[in-house]
Amino acid sequence: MGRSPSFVKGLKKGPWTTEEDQKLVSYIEQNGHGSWRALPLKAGLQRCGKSCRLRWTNYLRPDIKRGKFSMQEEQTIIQLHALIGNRWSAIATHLPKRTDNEIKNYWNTHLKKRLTKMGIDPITHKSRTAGNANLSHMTQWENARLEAEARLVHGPRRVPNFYQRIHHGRSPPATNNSFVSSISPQQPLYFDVLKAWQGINDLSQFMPILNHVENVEPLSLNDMTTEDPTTNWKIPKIPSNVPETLKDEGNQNEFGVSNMISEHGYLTDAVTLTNCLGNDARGENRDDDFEEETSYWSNILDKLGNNSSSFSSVF
DNA sequence: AAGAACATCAACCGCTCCAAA
DNA sequence: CTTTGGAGCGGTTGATGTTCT
Repeated sequence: MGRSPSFVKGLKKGPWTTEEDQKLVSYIEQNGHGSWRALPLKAGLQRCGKSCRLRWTNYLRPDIKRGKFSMQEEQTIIQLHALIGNRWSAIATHLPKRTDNEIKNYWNTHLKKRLTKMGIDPITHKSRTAGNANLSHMTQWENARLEAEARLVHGPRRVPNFYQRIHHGRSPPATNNSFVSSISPQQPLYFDVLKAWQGINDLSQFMPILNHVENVEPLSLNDMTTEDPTTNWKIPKIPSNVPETLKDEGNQNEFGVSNMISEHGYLTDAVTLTNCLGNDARGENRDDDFEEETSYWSNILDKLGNNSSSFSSVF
């Protein structure tokens, strides 16, 4: 419901001059951006706040990489687009130093055309010639990995996560009723991951990962799971000795994910779960080591056994 | 050489979400 | 609970550059 810039009269539009850029950069470097709306006046710019924000985030920010996209970056864009569609900001979080705008432009001007040329529908990512419903250019493990990562990034667009719903009174607490239904009355958030989790027989395989949480004593199987009375599912549980600091809503855990622990003692958000199952918990950069990546995720999917199919079933 | 057609991408617009009042 | 305004998102536009005829 923000006020449209079109209502703001007398402000400059169009391409930015070097002088304007300098004013904006210099102001933000000294003061931070603060309120974007108030910024133009303080910085001496005849622009609306929105224009300033856009100029900064898409062009002037120091941590922006410009220029040609690498093959790895292209591959990531294509694969994530196959999974989550035109959610450029979510895709951008997987491409360090690239902006959503740049990725969107690159998709529209290069990748979309290239896929079309290759006989792949750029919307569905299905082969126009193969006649089957598979993502022909994605291996199964890669599919599962990216699905998990895609949700790790944002989850369903503009749907508050479980933790937020609890904290803002938008979801009933997981007390008497099914834990599962409490996760998302509206839609089956992350169910596949929970199912996959349920299928892990030997949770000790993952203890080194879960024990990565700072100051948490090594976990036993009983410490890690509890049973939902309604579904009889084994579900992951936060051990009693998790430090209070990690339960803080605003606190980021070892995995770089906040809002991970519900008030009811469960690991209820698949973002958390996904992290526990892999990637960030390894504490290393995942972008570069393709071979290790393959074997890592194959291993994870092997451990998930028959339930691994559920990883890709709910989308 | 000149104009048309096409490609690129920075910037804008309109919309939604969400926190705060 | 409703209203308001800030912020962010994706779609689109249009100025500019490049290639083609």
